[in-house]
Amino acid sequence: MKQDFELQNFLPYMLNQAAEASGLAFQKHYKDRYGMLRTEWRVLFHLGRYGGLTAKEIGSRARVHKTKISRAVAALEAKRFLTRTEQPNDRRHETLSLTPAGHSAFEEICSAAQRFDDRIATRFTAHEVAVLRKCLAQIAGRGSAREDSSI
Amino acid sequence: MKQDFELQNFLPYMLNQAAEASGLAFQKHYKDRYGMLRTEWRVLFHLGRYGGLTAKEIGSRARVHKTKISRAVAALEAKRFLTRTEQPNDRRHETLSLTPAGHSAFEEICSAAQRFDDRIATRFTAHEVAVLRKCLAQIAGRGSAREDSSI
DNA sequence: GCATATTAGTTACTTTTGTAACTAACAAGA
DNA sequence: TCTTGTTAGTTACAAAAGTAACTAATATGC
Repeated sequence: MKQDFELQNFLPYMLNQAAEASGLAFQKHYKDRYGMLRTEWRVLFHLGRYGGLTAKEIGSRARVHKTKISRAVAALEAKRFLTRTEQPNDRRHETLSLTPAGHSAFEEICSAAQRFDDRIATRFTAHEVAVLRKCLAQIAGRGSAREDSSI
Repeated sequence: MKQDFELQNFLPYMLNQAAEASGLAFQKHYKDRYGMLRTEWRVLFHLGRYGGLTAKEIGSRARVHKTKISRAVAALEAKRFLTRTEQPNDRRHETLSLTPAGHSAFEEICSAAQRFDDRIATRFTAHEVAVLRKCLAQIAGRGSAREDSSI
């Protein structure tokens, strides 16, 4: 009898619940405000933060599959948040970069994210937050050097 | 300029990455082995752990929307993991209970989950795990008494 | 140079999930 | 009893994500 096991204390379950709760709370900043999906916001972030990148580069940095990137890029383009420029030396690559509108959305969502993060952190001690981040990074596979091109 | 903000350190993002990594690693125990989806495993868990329940009760305990429950129950029934028995006094309710096959799957997945959880915990100190669990429970909304019937 | 392989990205198809409308059963007041 | 309302659960439709096959461009070996 496995009468002792509790889903409520199962780490993957707890992680999922916490991720869902915080993700749901944060999405108002990109979804309600700009009609973006999560992947779109992530692509926007990478372009805003690191400048012109190709879809491939974003995918490997953000660990997102190329089809999701492709769809997010198309959606962001339709919203006039980014433009594509074909590379003349290799016409398979397209460098993506944010329009002014895209950049201002990036700025605003980043500010909101920063505040959001700070607000979570205030619920805990600095030490607790440090432990939390450390554990999350470990579990996420960073720290144990796992770099697959996850789908 | 929001050049200081890093997605990698944004808690909702980290939570999501950690949840995805651990969830993906664990799903072999219910998906590969039994062809279940996550919601099915959760429904199976609640029935195995708490005995006969109605779909409604599972939904509120597990915080899962009734349509997801309905689909999971149908799938588990098709796999002969549970049976329905109509309540004679109120024919809207159906008490669900696991078949022997369902119960043995429950037992096995619970064991695997217990081992899985233990193995994550060994990567950290007991104190770190305690902090992690506390933070996750807090962020998930338990502890601040938020009980919405999330969709 | 030309067949073959590789790479970037898109499109098509399938599965899963979200949302809303629906059915059936019961409750309760006029 | 006969509306009206509520509850449990299902079904239908739409949005999103996963998977695989595809196109177009370039690289490579012969």
